[in-house]
Amino acid sequence: MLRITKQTDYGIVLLTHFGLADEGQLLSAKELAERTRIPAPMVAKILKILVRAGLLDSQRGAAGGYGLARPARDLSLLEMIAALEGPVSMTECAEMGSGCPIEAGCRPRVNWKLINQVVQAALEGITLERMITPAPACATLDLGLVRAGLEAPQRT
Amino acid sequence: MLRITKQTDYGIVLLTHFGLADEGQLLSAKELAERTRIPAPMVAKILKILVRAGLLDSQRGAAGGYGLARPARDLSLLEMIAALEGPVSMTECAEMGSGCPIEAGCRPRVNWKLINQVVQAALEGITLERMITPAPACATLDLGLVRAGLEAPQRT
DNA sequence: CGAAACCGGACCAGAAAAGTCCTGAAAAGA
DNA sequence: TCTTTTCAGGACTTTTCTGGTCCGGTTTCG
Repeated sequence: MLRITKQTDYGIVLLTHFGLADEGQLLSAKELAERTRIPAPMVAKILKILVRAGLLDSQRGAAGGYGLARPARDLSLLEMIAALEGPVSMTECAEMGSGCPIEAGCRPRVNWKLINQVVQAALEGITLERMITPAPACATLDLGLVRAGLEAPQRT
Repeated sequence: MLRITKQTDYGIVLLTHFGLADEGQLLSAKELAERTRIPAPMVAKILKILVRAGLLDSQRGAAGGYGLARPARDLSLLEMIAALEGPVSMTECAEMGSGCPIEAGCRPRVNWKLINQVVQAALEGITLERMITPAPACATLDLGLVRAGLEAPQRT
């Protein structure tokens, strides 16, 4: 659990196809639906969302289509997810200041903010460009470091 | 978005109350509902889940109630979430080997596994004990380290 | 003009989440 | 022993979200 929605998943797959296409080349919704085998109306819907969020540019008309609004190296996974399903935050109270009816006996709040930051940092650190590289070279990561960053008891 | 469910959120709040109580003290569902202001039937439901998952022990009868099955320092957030909403994985394909109809044009797979590991490491690194400490001292963390762990291009 | 695309929504069915309720079984105490 | 308290286990309802479809309108190219 803690899953991204299918729509978001689709959206990211679509974006990777833009990343793989030649710079500036336009891809149409229909074309993408065929390539990815995602249902066409769904593809159309998602592309519209991505345009509104500013991740894609669109061109209408007979030879129209969609293209990345920014180079793949400047597009983070965090932005993609935020565009497709709203700002990333694991709990309500980590996002909004308050309004939580539980607040009385709620201590975890502070830590949730922290966890959010970790998740966001992780997502922000992965770019579309990286998502499309063959990746065996990138397939390692040092979890020890992640953990260390989290445990840092107190900055001196 | 990317939220934990309300049920999970409640569950964690409940667990923190056990962490704060004296070691070995039993808390009843009713009592917890009053303290946390979470609807009583909900509390009952969640506590049952936590017992089945082995995070809590229960004692029936007049002076019965619930208590932590393990000390707070041995209980990670990852376990709590997993108990309450199933194993943590952000995408389907990151969990199951395959079955994904998109597989044809799907490159991100590898990176998803990676991201999952980061999230899991983050959640695993936070214990119940830590969730209940007043926390100003723990409120900092070095995001640089997290990012570094993620970017580690290649282990030498 | 007409075909090919995008635009903006409305819409629906099915699934999941949130929350309730009821019956039964154990343990403690009078 | 009988009553009370409290957990156990489900069934159930209601609400919300998600995945997916469809349509009328507009822009652009040929």
